[in-house]
Amino acid sequence: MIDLKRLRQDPAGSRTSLMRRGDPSVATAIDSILELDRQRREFLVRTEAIKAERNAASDEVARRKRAKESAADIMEGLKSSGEEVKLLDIKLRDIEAELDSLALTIPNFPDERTPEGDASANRLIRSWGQPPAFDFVARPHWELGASLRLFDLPAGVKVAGSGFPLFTGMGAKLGRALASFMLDLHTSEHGYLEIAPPYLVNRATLTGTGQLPKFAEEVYTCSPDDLFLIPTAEVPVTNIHRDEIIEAGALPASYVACTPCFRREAFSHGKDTRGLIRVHQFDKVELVRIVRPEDSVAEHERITTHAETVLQRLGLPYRVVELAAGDTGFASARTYDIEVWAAGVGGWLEVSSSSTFTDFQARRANMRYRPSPKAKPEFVHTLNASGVAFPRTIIALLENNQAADGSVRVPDALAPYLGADRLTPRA
RNA sequence: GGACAGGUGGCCGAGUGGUUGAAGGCACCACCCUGGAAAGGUGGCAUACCUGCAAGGGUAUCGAGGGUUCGAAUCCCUCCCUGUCCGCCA
Repeated sequence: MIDLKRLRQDPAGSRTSLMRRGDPSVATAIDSILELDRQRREFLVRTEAIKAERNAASDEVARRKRAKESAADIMEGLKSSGEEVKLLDIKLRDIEAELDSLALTIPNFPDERTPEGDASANRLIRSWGQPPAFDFVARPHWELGASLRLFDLPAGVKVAGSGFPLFTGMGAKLGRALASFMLDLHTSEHGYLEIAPPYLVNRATLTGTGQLPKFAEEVYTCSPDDLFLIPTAEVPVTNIHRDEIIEAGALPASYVACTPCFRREAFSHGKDTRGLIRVHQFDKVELVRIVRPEDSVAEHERITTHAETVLQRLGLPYRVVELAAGDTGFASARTYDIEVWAAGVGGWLEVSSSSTFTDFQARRANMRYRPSPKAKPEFVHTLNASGVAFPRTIIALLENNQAADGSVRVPDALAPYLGADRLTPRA
């Protein structure tokens, strides 16, 4: 949720900032919000004045009753003001409901440093490692995976539908190995607390992180229960502290969780449909940090390096890209995408998105902390980064480490977890 | 799913329809006491919104939403959650 006070105090600046996202509909939404906010205050002042009179008169009734005097005249007069208050309260509640539902659709203010423009203006920050060179034609992962019997995509289609991969044998074990490797790295070396959250969450939780109400088409619903399959562990983990005043000593809080992620990909049909590149269900290790506002810039760099470490340990070449304002997600103020090189498909694949949400999610989820024992509570800042997503990591592992004979070398960091240093096609 | 018992501030916990935003305690903060600390003493200590240059003033909030009433933490209804027991179940 954006800060309505900021919007009210600096409408022009707020508008300019939000317009950098390239969505012109935001401008009219802002105008409506400002008007509703004005109406809200107008009705609030009127209603509260009447309530103050009523409360004073009620106190007088109480005083007289204690003194054993009659209060019938006052009570008679108060009957009608009760009705008036009720009507004004309803009017006020309607205005506030409209205001809130509109405010929930406004994206976060992009950070001033984000590049101007759409995805074509994304900025390369740094890269690590060298894409491998082969003296044979690199095969794509779907061929390698089939010949190595790591997954059976037609079986996944049969039991669920397209985009629901089914892993077999060493392919299934590879998922377990990646989970253990990444969780061990983040818990023992980066200091994260491991969380195993629910995979189904309620409406308030999904609103807190920003998926609802605007992106309802992107999440799977569980009718008739008002529950939703998580699109990322960010959702349940960030909401751990919803409606809390967090102990200042507990900050920064850092959590890591490995969960399946469910995404309808409603607007991406036809894109990257081959193999494991874009699927409806996948596993991902997610890092979440809840920090003091003044720390969030440095924390963003830190969480990004935590994600990068995963790829470095696995020996996978990658690059870090800062997203332009027009490509930055709804709740995010600033995002780095980490893209891994995949030799078979010959491209860079996003395996991690590392974002700072400033106080946007904290406002929605009402997560605050007390800077000092006597100070007023303030909103925390939230950040998250994938650390990292499995399918595209698997793609890179297979495609970059393949040999001419169709076997695949397993990186040293992963071999102990997998119990093998090479995957070999069975005869 | 059924039957009871509950949901009150950061935490615990009291609360007869009317100075109860809410006793008391813990925690926390300031001061006193001390060489320093502990113990003890005194005082302070909810949140949001509106209004005001400010001091301040106002409104709302006792799980959520309705209702009764001049007035609800307190009475009634619905829902949610927690505990205990029963049933079912991996």
